[in-house]
Amino acid sequence: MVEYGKTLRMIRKQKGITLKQLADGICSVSFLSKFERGDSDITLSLMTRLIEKLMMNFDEFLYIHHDYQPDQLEQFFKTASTAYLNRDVKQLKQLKNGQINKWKQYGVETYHYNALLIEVYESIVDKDYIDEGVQENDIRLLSDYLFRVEVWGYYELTLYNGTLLLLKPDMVIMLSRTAYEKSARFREYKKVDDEITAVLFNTIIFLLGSVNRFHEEFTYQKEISEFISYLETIAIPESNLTERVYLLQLKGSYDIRTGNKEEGTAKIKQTIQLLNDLNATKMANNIEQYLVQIIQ
Amino acid sequence: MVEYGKTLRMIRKQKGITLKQLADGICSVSFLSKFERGDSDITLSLMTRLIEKLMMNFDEFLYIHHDYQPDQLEQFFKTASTAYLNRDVKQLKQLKNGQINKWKQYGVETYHYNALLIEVYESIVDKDYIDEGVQENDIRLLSDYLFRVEVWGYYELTLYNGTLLLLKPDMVIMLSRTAYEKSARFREYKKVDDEITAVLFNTIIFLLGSVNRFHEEFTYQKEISEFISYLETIAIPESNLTERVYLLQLKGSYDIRTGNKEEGTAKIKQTIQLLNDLNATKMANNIEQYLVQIIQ
DNA sequence: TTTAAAATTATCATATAGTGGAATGTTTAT
DNA sequence: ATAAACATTCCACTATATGATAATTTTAAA
Repeated sequence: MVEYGKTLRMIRKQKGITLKQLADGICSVSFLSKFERGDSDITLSLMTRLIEKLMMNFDEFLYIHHDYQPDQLEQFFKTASTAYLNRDVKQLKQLKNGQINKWKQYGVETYHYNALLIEVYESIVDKDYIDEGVQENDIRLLSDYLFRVEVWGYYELTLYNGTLLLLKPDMVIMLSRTAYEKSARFREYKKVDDEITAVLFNTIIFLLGSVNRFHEEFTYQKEISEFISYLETIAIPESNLTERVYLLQLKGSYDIRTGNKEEGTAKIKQTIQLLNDLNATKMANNIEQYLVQIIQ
Repeated sequence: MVEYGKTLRMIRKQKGITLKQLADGICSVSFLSKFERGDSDITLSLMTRLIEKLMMNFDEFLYIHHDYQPDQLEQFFKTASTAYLNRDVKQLKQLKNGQINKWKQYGVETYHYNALLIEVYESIVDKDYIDEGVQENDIRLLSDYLFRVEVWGYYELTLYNGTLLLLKPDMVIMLSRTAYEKSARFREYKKVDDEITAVLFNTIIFLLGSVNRFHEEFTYQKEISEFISYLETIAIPESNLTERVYLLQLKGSYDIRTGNKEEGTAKIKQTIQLLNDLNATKMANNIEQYLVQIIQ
């Protein structure tokens, strides 16, 4: 049993509410007291109503309870991507083993997918990584799962964002479309919506760098326009300028990629100008380097 | 009892996990089945672990459970501010009465504060509003509460953002400082951090429009710089361009307000240019109108 | 300090959350 | 079509969440 009651008591006291006032209409005073002291667990239904009456929500409550740390899932993705960015191979291996152990213990496949995500990171970062191709088989398992799920939530989107790099372009096109469609109901939920946007951006960037196997030349124009149109029409409200700046940059890259070098360069230079105007110098420099690279 | 179990079952099935796999290490299979069918409530501790194993968090789970609607608190603030923006006096009155009834029923003061928030909206929107000054007394109650609370969370910040307009400038300065300091631990929590940023912006805008009672002239330069510095140094990472654009605009207004008309106008014009470059025409137009107004 | 009122805790009774295992239903393979 | 393997439900039982009431502690006023 976890002693959530103590956190509840702290919050209640802060707001100057008595046991009686809080319990009224929800549960008995004596029980609330017992729960707050850590002498009893509590039913989900009761807890929901108590939290509502305290003008809170579960997320914030648990965030405080865990000493101002995000929930476990978010922390997992965060730790993994931090280790990746720091090229911390040891940490990555450790994380992976943790997930694999859980997978073996419970047989729950999602732990397997998590391990796979980390393996992708590993294969990029680790020089000594023995390239068994990040198991074709595993990748099929993962994409099968993503195709099967009917609603994509935070987990699926974030997982996909992390593993997309390892897939074949045609697979990415299909999956990203699926992701976009099957996460529609979350469009009002900021945390998930941000992941949807990220999927679209990652897809476009990935396709810009891909070459069609059969034609040996750049032929994803149609698809890239498709995903750009998703971004333009739905995912980016006027108030989300950061995404709009990125989009401008991507459009520029697209122009260059499709032979329209002049116009593309102009767009990217405009992006850099915008960022410098807002003192976002790091971002501006990154894009400048990118421009030099892509022009060759 | 609320039948959360049915939602859980749906999610579990989606992920292709069996009762046994999910229950393993957490609770018995038979109980999980019972819970999922809606035949039993569940303990908070168990539910937490089940949700974690499903790679979810409470917020997202409840969002789905409530048919893809946000939690009650968020919905309250949203409904209120929508009614305000639509100048829907009837809706506002209705909302207010709901909160007042709860206040009377339980004696919990937070309901009272909520009612007060709506009254502020009402007093602005409603032509027939009888100005009893939105009770001095009530306002004191509210600010007393805000001073008293040791940690400002989503509720306090959002409440303050809505009522700030009715306070005296000196009060706003003190409270905004308090808000900034006492919400420090939430800086990594996006939803709350967004509210912190909003408080700082609202404070600056409010002070730009205020005149010191004693000097009968504009004398909040020092304070405005203080809040701008909060925004610059901590609250706005490079990637948050929208806030940076707003900030540029505010700095322009500040320049104009302090007599530096030329430089200020230049900054605001730059803001408008940036927004137009990104096709954010509505925002650009709004600021243009604002510029015309302020220059007089 | 004294005292009354309010807020919290302790005690015990009972409703219900949660377990183990047998029975039933469902899928898969031969 | 049938058995075998697996997933879920049913039932009897135990542990514990929750309520009613009394006892204690805290707060506030005189």
